[in-house]
Amino acid sequence: MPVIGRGQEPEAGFAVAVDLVVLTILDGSLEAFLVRRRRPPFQGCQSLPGGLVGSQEDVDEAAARVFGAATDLPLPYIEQLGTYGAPDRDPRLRVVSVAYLVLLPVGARPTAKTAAAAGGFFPVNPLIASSPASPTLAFDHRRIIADAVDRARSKLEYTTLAATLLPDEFTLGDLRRVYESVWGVGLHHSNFARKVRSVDGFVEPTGRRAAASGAPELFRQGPAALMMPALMRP
Amino acid sequence: MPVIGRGQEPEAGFAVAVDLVVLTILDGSLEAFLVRRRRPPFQGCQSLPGGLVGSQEDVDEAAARVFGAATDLPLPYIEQLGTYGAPDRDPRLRVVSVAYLVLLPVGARPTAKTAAAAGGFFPVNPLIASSPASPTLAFDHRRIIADAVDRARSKLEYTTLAATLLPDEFTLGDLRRVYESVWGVGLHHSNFARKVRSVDGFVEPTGRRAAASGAPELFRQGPAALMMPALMRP
DNA sequence: GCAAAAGTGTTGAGGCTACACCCATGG
DNA sequence: CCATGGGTGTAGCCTCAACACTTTTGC
Repeated sequence: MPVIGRGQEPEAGFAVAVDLVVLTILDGSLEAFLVRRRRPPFQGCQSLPGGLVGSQEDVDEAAARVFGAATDLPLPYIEQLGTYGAPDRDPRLRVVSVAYLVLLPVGARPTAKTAAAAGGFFPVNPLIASSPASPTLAFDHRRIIADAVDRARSKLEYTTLAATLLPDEFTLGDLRRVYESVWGVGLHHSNFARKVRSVDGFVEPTGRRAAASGAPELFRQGPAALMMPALMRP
Repeated sequence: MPVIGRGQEPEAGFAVAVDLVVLTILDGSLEAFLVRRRRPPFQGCQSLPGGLVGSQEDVDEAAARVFGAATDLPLPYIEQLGTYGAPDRDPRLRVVSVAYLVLLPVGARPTAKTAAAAGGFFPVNPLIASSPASPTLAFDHRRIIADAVDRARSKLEYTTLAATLLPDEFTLGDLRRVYESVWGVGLHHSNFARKVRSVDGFVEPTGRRAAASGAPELFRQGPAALMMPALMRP
């Protein structure tokens, strides 16, 4: 906390913003929600949805508010990712931005509302590819997205977070495809299902099946948050 | 990033601070470095060393600067922990604080310098104990310390960070005592040494020994940063 | 001589990989 | 009928936990 020197009053010259990395899975590809900037700086570039924190607003609550304003969806999962505070990251004024990772269930597309209409989902791999001139992202948002994807990839290993990327009911094949999409690898269907079933509280059976008698079983998310031991990434 | 409305200029009414959770091991106990506040608010309370971010200063660099000012030691390891932004966490003005986790090698005590003289190391367990009126910590620093200890405990599982809590040369017994101190458990000496030796690049032998011919072998930190598979916490 | 700590060996349990195989569905 | 995807069985490998045992240091 501020160690304020003798007689010195703290200066309050910063703006604080939140930026959301909203990830979901579309057709087997991990995608991020981006909006297009309508004014300088970086006019016309894509950027993360974000907004300034109100002067009497909690930073975490500001993130939830921005999500609601941008997507008109219920907030399924959010966690703080990190804070980006290079002095020149916004050419206008000093902005310190707190980034958040949001995971959206598949199929939960934002309907037409204010900011949602101006945005869309884009595959993350071209966005975070280092070399080519991929669609230019505003500010330091390429690094923020890369950090978010790293976080999501490793969190799938030791948490049950993959289920939050699915609707309420899903098959073990759906869950496996989430892992395959996020990690970009193929997994053995049988060993994967065995592992998931063996983790206490990861998924619980609904008793119903996807189609008829012999069709894949439907599960819902269980109460467990952590997997111990973790799922191994190939 | 700031989605600035029509004609609306962003307001810059925040102060941004950095707070450091400096952890080290003293006599087998995990301890945090605290200073005593000399002025209100929370006058006389203990608090994390911290300071305000300069108007042209990178936030991460501010953390390094504050560490140097508080302890006159080289900075061995630092990582961002999280950002704490409740609107009323500082009664004077709106301060958003970015917390950092710093790990200090054992024996690296700050010598007499400015802020170091006003501070000292305190065992973390009483500090983060929920119930009793432990030495009152300023602001939300008890939660920050608890988050830092959680982070340190889990990072020891899958990284080679424990070695940064030791001097340049150490025995596998020293390393095991680091784990035992941070985790608060006992570990099998033989199985632990086997595991550590088997992780490629965790430690590398110096060729020397602690005392004479049959004494414990001395190691230094290796190049690996991650352990895969992880060390299991009992 | 004795306690403490480091190193070595071994055994059994459990998890994971990689298969092969069966079953049901849906074209 | 066959292709697809879900579910089961099993053999081999690796890791870890829990021992016992030896050696050396330092008192």
